[in-house]
Amino acid sequence: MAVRGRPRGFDVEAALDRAVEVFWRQGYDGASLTDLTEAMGINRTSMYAAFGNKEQLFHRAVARYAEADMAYAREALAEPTAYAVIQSFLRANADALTRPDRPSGCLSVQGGLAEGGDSGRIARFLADSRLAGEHALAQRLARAVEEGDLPAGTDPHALARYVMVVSEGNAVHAAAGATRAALHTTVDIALQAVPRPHAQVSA
Amino acid sequence: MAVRGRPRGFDVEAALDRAVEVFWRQGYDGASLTDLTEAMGINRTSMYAAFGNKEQLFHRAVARYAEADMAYAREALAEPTAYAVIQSFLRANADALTRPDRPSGCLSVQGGLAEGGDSGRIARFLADSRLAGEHALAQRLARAVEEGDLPAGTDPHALARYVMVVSEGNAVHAAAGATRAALHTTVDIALQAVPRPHAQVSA
DNA sequence: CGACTTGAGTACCGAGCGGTACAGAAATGG
DNA sequence: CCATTTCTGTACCGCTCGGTACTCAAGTCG
Repeated sequence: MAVRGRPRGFDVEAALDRAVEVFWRQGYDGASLTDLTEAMGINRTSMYAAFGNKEQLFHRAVARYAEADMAYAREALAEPTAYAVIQSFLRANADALTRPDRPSGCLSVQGGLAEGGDSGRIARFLADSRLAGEHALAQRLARAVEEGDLPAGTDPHALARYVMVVSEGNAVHAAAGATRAALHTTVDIALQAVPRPHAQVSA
Repeated sequence: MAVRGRPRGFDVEAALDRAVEVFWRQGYDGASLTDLTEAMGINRTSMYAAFGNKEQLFHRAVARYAEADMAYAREALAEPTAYAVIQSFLRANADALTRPDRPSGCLSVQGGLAEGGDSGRIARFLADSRLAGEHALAQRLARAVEEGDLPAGTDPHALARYVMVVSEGNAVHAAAGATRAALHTTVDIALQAVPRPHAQVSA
């Protein structure tokens, strides 16, 4: 049975982790195959054999990023109250955006915002993956409204979008070199806008 | 006296406006000289004669953008109260990010977030220009604190940063195709976090 | 041991990049 | 008129891009 042919000489997951860092720091367009393969420690051809092409490598890298570097988002959704979910998410996000051992900011934001040479395929892909996170949060908040954990009449989609906006704005700031403390100060203020169950805010 | 030599065959400002759109939509790296000069309706050489090189053209384009497309920001600073300043800024910003006759989003965000082939010079330049706006807002808010227009103890820099974070997050959303209404809904929520003079919020 | 299968390495492809040399065109100054 | 100055247009530069053809190395099968 075993593997036929010459065995692969490198660890795919480890190589992917290196690729994540390069895409994260330099963006999709800014990361050349030479940059990527040098960081991954493998040959150009090996990369094509293992991942297909640059775009597929990027998809794999984003998936890996979502799984490893954004695990905090899934954990936040498990918090008992809507406020705790949002607070946990924004706090962990601020930390993740400023980890000293990782590039500043967020791969799914600085990976590519504008249409590059690919007519926006990369930007659209990243936008969709961010939107998926927003929807997941909105569903969690909708449950909170049902449970009376958020004031009746609260729009869970709007609140989820607001939370993502704060997260993405912080990502832009982090990419520009803002400190972790600065991001948390912003979260302090942003949390003031989150409705609490006992304080009916709407008109 | 008059102009010596052959007169220029195109309007520099008009050409610059076209360049702004291309950079805005495609980002700095994604906008090729061919894309730019075709949109500007001029020859490659004419562009070099008039602007120097691609990077200098970009600087001119950003300056033009700040002057024309971000005029609302300066106008917002003239509002009488801190709350009115912030509200005016965020409302006009949401509109500007979704103008039907212009690219979605904000040039100074999607122009370049990650380091491209230029080791981050473009990203740093844009970050600095965004920071300049943040400082201007912070100064205006500092005045508001002195005037009792914001609660004593309010950190004007932190509040300015929060406002810019919302603005930049909305820019990311707009670039991803969010509607104008969605952006305004986010502003509705974001404004809840802005302290008012009569409502002391801090502990 | 070969026959076969698969990864690794080199060397290269056409295309597009930013930038420029050079010749010609259109104006002013004498 | 011609010399000078400046802009325009073509045609090209060297370089890097993403991607690949081809050869060799390293394994499993029989």
